[in-house]
Amino acid sequence: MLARGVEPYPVGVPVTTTIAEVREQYEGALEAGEETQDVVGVAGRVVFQRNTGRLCFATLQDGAGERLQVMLSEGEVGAESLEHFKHDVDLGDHLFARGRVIRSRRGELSIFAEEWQIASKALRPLPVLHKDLSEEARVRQRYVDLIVRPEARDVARLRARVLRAVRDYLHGRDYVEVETPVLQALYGGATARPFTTHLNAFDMEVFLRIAPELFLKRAVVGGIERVFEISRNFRNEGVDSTHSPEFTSLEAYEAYGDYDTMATLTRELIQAAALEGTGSTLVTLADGTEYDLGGEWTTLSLYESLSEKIGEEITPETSVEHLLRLVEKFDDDVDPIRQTHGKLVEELWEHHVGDHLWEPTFVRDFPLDTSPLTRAHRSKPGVVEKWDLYIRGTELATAYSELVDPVVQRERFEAQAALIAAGDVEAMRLDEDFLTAMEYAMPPAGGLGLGIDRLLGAITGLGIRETILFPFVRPLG
RNA sequence: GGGGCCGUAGCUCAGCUGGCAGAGCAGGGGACUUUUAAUCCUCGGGUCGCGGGUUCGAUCCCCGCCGGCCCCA
Repeated sequence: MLARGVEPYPVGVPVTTTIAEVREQYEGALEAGEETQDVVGVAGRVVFQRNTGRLCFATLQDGAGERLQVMLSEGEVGAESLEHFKHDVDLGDHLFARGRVIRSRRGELSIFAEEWQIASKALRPLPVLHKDLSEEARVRQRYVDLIVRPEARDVARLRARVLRAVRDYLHGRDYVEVETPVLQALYGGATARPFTTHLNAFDMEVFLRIAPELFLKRAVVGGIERVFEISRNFRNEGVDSTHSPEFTSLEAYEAYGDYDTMATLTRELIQAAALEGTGSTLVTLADGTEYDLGGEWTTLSLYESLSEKIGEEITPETSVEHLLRLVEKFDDDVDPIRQTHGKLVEELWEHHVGDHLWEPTFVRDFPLDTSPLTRAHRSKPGVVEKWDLYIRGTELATAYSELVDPVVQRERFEAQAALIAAGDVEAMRLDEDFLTAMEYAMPPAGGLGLGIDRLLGAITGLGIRETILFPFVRPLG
């Protein structure tokens, strides 16, 4: 091609019409074998080629996966041009063709080319289009996955629709979207290990955020009373089908709301996102099981549902020793750091109840010691006003009646400091500036955290690595 | 952290009891003016993940490492 002076990567080609527009305009309009005199210029990636001698066929695909056939005949483009086409054009190339819109004798809508040009030459062959790419190849080379697998393109577009639905819903409730620091001098808002980096200008250690919570609450103190952020968070922990080292969350805070307010908001938000994303609240998983996100959702009490399941009364007074014996029935190596009342109760509950909740279910009223940012329950002793939302056996969202009392908040931080001293690397750090903000008085508020990647999974039935366009993979070599 | 399965051509995969490395698609050459994963003839294509060991001989058996997936904690 270069020897003939053909440019393999031209600056542009004279496209007049997209493939989708041609399909839309002529789809129902032409009989098999019927020709128009309408000349269009189209471009797309060559995904199939068929060559019958003096007539060649190429199927072009656009970015959304729409396809259109191009026909090149010796009579129309000339023998020399057709020879060059056969020699130069491979699967995977971007091709431009200008010609009349016709329908072939076999009924395929086509462009009958009078002129063609390579719009961009592919140097690597396309994978087989009729077999699934291996899971590893999909994730490592998502750009190839997107070319060959319609589902990959659909997920990327569905994610965009869901995010827009989330924003639309919150804007409809007068929420303000803000952006808070990713780079933080002190991390907080969740119990997790952070990524650490170094700020050269101040010669200090800084952290990537594990959650935006403490900054969003500062915003509420300042008067942004309905505030949300769609936040990329970083947690330096295990990687599996439900955990990614970086993930996207929605956090939302509503002054004068509580955890009940946030439950209604969460249900409506997820239902709106499902309808906008897939047109239905019914979800079918790969193995055929179904669940419905529509209607009202079940609510459980954490202690009551656990007690019922194991046939024994568990309360906030149940001793650590007794809980440990119950956990050791299925986990024979409990980390000493995890041997607190709250952590053991939560592990028991997840094992016996949470892992089996497929239909959307709110579980309410958690142990106090594992929820240092949540207010104590207004009437039940020993628990906090917090719920977790479970769908498909995993935690999708959590919400609190937020703790706004700066004196109690300081005590909670001090209890966390004791855990740090005992070696708990996930315990929360005391944040003096956050406490100072609270001392200026934060209005009573409900707060919500929701995993966007898991929301995509709950709506589509896919794993987290399918819902993230470019998940982190260990480099080769 | 423990267990299981997997890694062979650009892609998807075969490869028997250890004996010269295989197919389909993709790619090169040829035939064919209405194909739909076109068809037909033909050719090229390999660090069998990496490193050791056993053996006359290892893609195959053993050990270690790297990478992936699944299950368990």
